[in-house]
Amino acid sequence: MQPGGKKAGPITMEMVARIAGVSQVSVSRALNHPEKVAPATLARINEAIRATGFVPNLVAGALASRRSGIIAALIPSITNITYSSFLRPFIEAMRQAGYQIILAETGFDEQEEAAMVQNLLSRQPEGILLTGVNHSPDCRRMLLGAGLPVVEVWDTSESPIDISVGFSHVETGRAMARFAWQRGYRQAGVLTAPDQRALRRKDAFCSEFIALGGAAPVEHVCEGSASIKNGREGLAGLMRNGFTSGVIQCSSDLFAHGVLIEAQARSLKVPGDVAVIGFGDMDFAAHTVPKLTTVRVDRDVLGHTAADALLKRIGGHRLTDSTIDVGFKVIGRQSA
Amino acid sequence: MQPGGKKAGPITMEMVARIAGVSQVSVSRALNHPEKVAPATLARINEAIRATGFVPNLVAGALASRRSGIIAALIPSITNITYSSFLRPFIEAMRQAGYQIILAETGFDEQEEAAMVQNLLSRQPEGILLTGVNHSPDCRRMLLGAGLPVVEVWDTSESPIDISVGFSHVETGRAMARFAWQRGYRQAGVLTAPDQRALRRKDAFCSEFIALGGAAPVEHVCEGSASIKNGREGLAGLMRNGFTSGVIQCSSDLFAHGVLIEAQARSLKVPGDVAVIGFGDMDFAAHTVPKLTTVRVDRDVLGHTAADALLKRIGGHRLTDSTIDVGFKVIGRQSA
DNA sequence: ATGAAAGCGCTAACAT
DNA sequence: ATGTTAGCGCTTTCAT
Repeated sequence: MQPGGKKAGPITMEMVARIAGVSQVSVSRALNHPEKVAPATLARINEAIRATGFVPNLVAGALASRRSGIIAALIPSITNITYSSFLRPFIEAMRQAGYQIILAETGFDEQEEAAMVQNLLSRQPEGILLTGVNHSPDCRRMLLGAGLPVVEVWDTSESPIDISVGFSHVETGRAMARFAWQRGYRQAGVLTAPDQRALRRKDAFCSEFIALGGAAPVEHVCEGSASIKNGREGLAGLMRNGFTSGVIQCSSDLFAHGVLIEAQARSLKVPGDVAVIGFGDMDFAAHTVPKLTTVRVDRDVLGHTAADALLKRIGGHRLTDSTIDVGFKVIGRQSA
Repeated sequence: MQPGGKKAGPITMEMVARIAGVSQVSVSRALNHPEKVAPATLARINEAIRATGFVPNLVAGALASRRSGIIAALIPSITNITYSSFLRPFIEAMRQAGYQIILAETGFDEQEEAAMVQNLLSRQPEGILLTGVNHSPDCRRMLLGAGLPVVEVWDTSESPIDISVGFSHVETGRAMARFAWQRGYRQAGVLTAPDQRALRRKDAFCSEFIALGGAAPVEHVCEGSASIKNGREGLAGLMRNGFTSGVIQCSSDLFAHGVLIEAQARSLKVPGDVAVIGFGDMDFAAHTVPKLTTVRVDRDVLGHTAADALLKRIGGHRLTDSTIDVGFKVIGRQSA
């Protein structure tokens, strides 16, 4: 330790203040409410900040102000574009509003999710983003008890914890069935991942297709997540299960793409022998051969809407509706 | 306010302590060092915690202990599987070590990155993950000044800020050129995204291919990011630039997949008319028709290695090497 | 416009 | 094994 030197450690507002010849509070003001500081003083303070390379300690700031500036986001899978694509605009919108995001991956596991929520709550987040509307009772209770803004994304709910932003998976299933029916398909198969939302779309597709007079669709539920590989295996699986021709409703464009490739490998014509409807309108959907018929959900809008709703709630506003439906659209291209 | 009631607000350790009939510190101990608390006391405290639903305030804890339990991670793009796929194991490893992640997306912009680093530093992270080794001078200076553990991922560097974990992009380029040469290709094209690492792979491929005696490759640099769409357009672009046949080195498997599709649309045989080498060995690479020849980098290993290295540095260890090369492997399949 | 005083809820010594 | 005393670095009154 140097003679006469203060003890080591980070640069604090106190040090900056001493250099600028003001009190510590003035430095705080200069940073948070510059309009309340005389221009000359402000200039001296800013110069001292620059000279020292001072970086404010937001941990201390958060404790004192009781505002963490943190939003917690939980998504099932980071690598799954379905979720990362609405997370991106969400994070960006939050960043612009001055918030930072703590991210956690649940792996589609409600117990993990509940444990993570508890962990995240200890960071005093000002809001929470959850994926889907199915959460463990513990999780719901904790969140309700914490009384902070929560937005559930990617689904609509009759009884959201706080607010939900998404669309009706049941309606997409019905819409796909009607679309297939109108295009003349009377036989169908369904190829789906085992997650709750995909299964709801599948069930809705099947009942609507049958209600319209179609044959009961052949089903194949893949283990694991949506991928081209599983899509290829899925077509094989469907054919083993008795699917011979008709339209296949896939729970993801990735599955649909896999079906396209497997059909090509088997010299099956698409949509002549096998027709395909995907889900998601992912970036490649308009660029396969043939182009994919699919369901579009605007994930940019989803992320932004979720962020806006959360920010309003954080700001103390009540929302007119606790559920926001961003809708969806069946995009008819060439594969069905 | 109720008569006799304390003022409202969050449940604190103080309240839990009162209920359990102990002092506030004992509650802190019960949570952080349970072995230092008598079993009977511990039981009473835990019961009080359960009864109140107490969630510790880590913001206060972080301030007092000067350990935030936070790691900051900056990646170029959240939706790009190249980056999310090493982020996932990284986050998981960090979670198991008790850390939470604050995530920010730089959009491949060094200025944005520097600004975000400054913002993130105010959260007092115990470590930082950066993507790549190209950072603005400001950014380097801040990080060096902060003196905290930094791991740069996805590249190796001769002069890392702290530690780097990745592989040599130049070597992958050379390896692809040698591979192509050995398979008998004497004409080549390159299709690349405009990011720094992809360009280095491209340059290395070209110079090695020429050094071996091959013709100077036809080049096409895509605007925007790697995608099937851009891959299709890329093949068209290469042919406009004079590419007629040979092998195409792509900076991503997504480009390579796009080339496959475009070749199919143009009735070109792969690898007969056009051969393709991708990059990344993404999950679909072994399931296209034909299967993709590509370069594999184990992103799971990358994420875990980065986490381990960072944890060691946080623990105060010096590492034997400041740069860890996780290597790569050319995977010869059918497309080249 | 500026400063002094009082905490935010917790952990880290140092007692006992 | 448990409690007491001091802060951590900042924001928020409340004075001046």
